[in-house]
Amino acid sequence: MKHTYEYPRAALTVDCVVFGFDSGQAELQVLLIRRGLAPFKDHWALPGGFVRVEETLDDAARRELEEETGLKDLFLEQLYTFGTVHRDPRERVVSVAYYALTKPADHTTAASTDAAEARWFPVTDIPPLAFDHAEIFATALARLRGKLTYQPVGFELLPPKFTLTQLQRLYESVLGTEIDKRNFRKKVLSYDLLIPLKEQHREGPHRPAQLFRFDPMKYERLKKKGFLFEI
Amino acid sequence: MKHTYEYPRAALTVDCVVFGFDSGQAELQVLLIRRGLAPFKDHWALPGGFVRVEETLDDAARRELEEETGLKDLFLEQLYTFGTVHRDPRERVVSVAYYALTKPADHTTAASTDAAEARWFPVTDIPPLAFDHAEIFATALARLRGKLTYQPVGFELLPPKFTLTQLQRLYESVLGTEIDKRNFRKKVLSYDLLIPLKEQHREGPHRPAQLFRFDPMKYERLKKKGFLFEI
DNA sequence: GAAGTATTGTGTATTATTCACACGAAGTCA
DNA sequence: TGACTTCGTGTGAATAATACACAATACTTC
Repeated sequence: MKHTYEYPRAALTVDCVVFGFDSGQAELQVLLIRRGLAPFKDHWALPGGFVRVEETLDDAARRELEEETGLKDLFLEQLYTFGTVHRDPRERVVSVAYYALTKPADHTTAASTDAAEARWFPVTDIPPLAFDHAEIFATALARLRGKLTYQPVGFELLPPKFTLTQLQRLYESVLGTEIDKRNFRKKVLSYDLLIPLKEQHREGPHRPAQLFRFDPMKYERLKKKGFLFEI
Repeated sequence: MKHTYEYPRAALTVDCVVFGFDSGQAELQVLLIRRGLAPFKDHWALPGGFVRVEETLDDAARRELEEETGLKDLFLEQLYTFGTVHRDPRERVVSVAYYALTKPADHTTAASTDAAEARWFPVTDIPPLAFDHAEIFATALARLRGKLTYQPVGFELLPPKFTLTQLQRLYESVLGTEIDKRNFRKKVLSYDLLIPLKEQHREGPHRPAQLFRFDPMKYERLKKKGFLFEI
């Protein structure tokens, strides 16, 4: 079936920058897929695709993400809309970019589910990307860095139960800085948003670490009172 | 001429939230136009219109702004893209929203140039808006508030020469708070981005005020060194 | 079971930053 | 010359940020 309009229209797509954090490697990762079709066939690219006319932008982003990578129910936020005229060599394509955060536990499902190859890359070492995806990726990383310091989004990148050291490694990895252990712990605990669990995390020949979980309800309550999370 | 596509496509528009600051009234204003056509005929709305297929999103925003309000060469930044399915009653329309800042000197030109009625409203008292423009406006105001505290964008809202009191009034108006005069002056001057002029601003039966101008070059240099402007 | 090893968990002193606060100076007008 | 209005300035107290070192706990090995 054909669809006809009075004036030419741009095609509308969504692209997603999916960040994952590997507590083992202590390095921030980004999920890329290998393109199966021209243009940029066999190049690495951000997962994404066309927006359907009867779905919202957010819905389109979630749908494409699940179709191409198998990931769902992750933290997703609109990033920026890229609309230079020739960013796609075929025709005018405007892309609404999103960034997403996912927990390590979900990582495994990602690569396996879809036919198209999907792989995690450390953000410090990504291959050349199709279209203007390198620019989108850079924008997303900058946004994540900014956001991490004044919103408690980091927990989206960790498993539900985590140690303070894991949380610190996450911050260090994303921000690219070293943080003093005592000052970091003092600060995050002062917000009273982390609930110590009865469990401990034990691995290796050393003292086990206290496990915590994040309390999102409490954060919502505080947020309404103008509370600001800053690290 | 008709244009035909395999799948239905959303129409793409830009909408602009234009902020202006009136040093006289010391209140933040927003520029609205009265719609001449259905839907929402005679309602107030944000200036905006359809994106042409051969222009970037930024270009479209600037073009529409000049066409509908006569304003040009102003600070313009992408805000967010609004893409719920039925935000326009006619068909699927996705709108890339921008916000713009303009100096009082440019205000007068605005209302006059175009045929469609354009008017400034204080942000605290705006009429009902067409489409989802109230939501767009709210998003823009929130963004401006956030931005003002960590980027020197406020100067875009003031004339080239301004007094520290005018600057303070601007911050107070946008942020909706009162600020201590001495602490405010100490802080903004500490960044060394304001150049005192030889001129003074005199009006009324009282001591005249020192005029300053903002040094954007210096800011650019500092920014590269990771400098952060915070108020 | 004692010694070695690796990581967790904790407190204090020093230094910056933020905040609260009041009055003389410089102009106009009557 | 006195009344009025806004401009312009400094200090002390409170709070937040920073730098920094060692004992506690588990596992492994001999």
